[in-house]
Amino acid sequence: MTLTAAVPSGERNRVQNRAHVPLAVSTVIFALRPHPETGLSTLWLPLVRRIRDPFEGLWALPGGWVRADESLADAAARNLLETTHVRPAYLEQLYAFGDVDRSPTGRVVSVVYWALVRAEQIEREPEGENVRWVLADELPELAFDHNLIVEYALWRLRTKVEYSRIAQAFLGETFTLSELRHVHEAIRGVALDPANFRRQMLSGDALVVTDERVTGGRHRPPRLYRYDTSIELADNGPLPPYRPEGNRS
Amino acid sequence: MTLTAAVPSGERNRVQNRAHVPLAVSTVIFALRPHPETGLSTLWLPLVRRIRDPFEGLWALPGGWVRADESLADAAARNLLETTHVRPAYLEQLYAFGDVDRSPTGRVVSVVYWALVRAEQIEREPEGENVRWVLADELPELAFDHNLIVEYALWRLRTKVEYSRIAQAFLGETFTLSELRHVHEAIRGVALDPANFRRQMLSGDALVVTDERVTGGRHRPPRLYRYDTSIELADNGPLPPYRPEGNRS
DNA sequence: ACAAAAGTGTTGATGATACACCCATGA
DNA sequence: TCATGGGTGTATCATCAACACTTTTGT
Repeated sequence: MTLTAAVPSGERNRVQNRAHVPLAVSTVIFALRPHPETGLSTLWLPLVRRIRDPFEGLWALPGGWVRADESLADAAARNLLETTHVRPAYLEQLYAFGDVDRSPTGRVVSVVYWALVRAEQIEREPEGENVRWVLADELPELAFDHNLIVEYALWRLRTKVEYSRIAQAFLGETFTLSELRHVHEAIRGVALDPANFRRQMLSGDALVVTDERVTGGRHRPPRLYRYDTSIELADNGPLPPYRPEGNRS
Repeated sequence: MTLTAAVPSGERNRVQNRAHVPLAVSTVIFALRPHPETGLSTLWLPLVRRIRDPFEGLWALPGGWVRADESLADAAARNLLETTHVRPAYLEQLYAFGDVDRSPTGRVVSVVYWALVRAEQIEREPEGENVRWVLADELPELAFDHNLIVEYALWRLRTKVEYSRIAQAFLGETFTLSELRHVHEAIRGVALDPANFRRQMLSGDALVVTDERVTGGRHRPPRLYRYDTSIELADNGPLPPYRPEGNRS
């Protein structure tokens, strides 16, 4: 019996001239925008039209091949930038999809990332012909196994928003507790008690009160809060968090 | 600007003759065995000695290249079988490690799985010269980034044992609540109150009481329990669970 | 004054923890 | 009868959901 250790040497591979499984990266990109009917903040994501077989004409997740000189996360950030022209406020690996028959034209393994971006940063950019933003809960039929992938990404987002601080990624530098609550409500799809939500957020140490208030509403002016940037948005255990272009010591 | 949809066609790839990043699978395999000093149940994992560069002579996680005709999970289960001669009681994807410089001899992306196996099934097999079981918390220096990978796997295991039923994977068909508690204690490294542990387990609907009891101990004979097999060990959201050789709808 | 949202206080349900105590067996 | 773990009962405490109520603004 032969045992091969985890990362076999490049030499051996070349000697055996073994063909490798093609490796792609795709990204599920979430943003909050008003629902076309209700006007309420809702989850949207960008799709890309396929311009060749398989699934020509169908919509699919943005993605592409992994280049030899970029990490997986960098590849995801790159095709996110190419699709939306913004950098992600949050980026996390979702899953590696590797079933043999997930593409009809030959084996492909896709490492999928999911990202949160701020809507204001993209709203001004006109959508290209081949990019379309759609409601995350009302997807058309997508190419490959991308419907399942989006479902899983949505599940992770909704699960994770309850025990991490990723909701921050949808907001700017400072924000009111109402704005933060609306983000949670949009993602989870339920109304939350303002009083209890306030206490939950303030009981942790992630929020920092500022002196500023927002005036102009016809009601008591709310305080502005800021996130403690020394605390990560999510706990990845021993894995270093993704930093757009910094070092990850 | 060019946009490429998530899984590019095989055709295009062949036309451009683009070299793909080598793709490997590694597996962190956990089993419970007595600690050599204290005798208490402890986490162990098997390592494989590297027999060629890079890192020749160092220990590493079991792994190998992904074959064209097997899914990622099947590849993990295969090299797990080759290393330990058993099938996993639990198998889950951990993470895809894809930093450019993680191997000194050329780019390799590793999709890593983690698995739980039952110690009784392997104890009789003699260890090969190139396989060695070590305490999960006292690892030697490993090849590549494998120390980080094991740390992350341990973190996931310890986090997940608290909100899922994966502890079952270490036990047989039936078991006493003591045995189940000892599994939790071994993984989490803390003593648990037997009375409260009992209630926690029985409050869910995952445990099924049997009529049988275990006699022979010099104390009141404990009841045997069984897991409700219609409930998955862990909630993967919309993703289908891994089944050793069954179909996943 | 009134509407609307900000913000505070209070109560009751629920769940976890600590620990006292009884039970059933082997030696 | 004693030691050992199995198993039950219960008081205490922290957490959370529900909701009444006060505060501060714009109109």
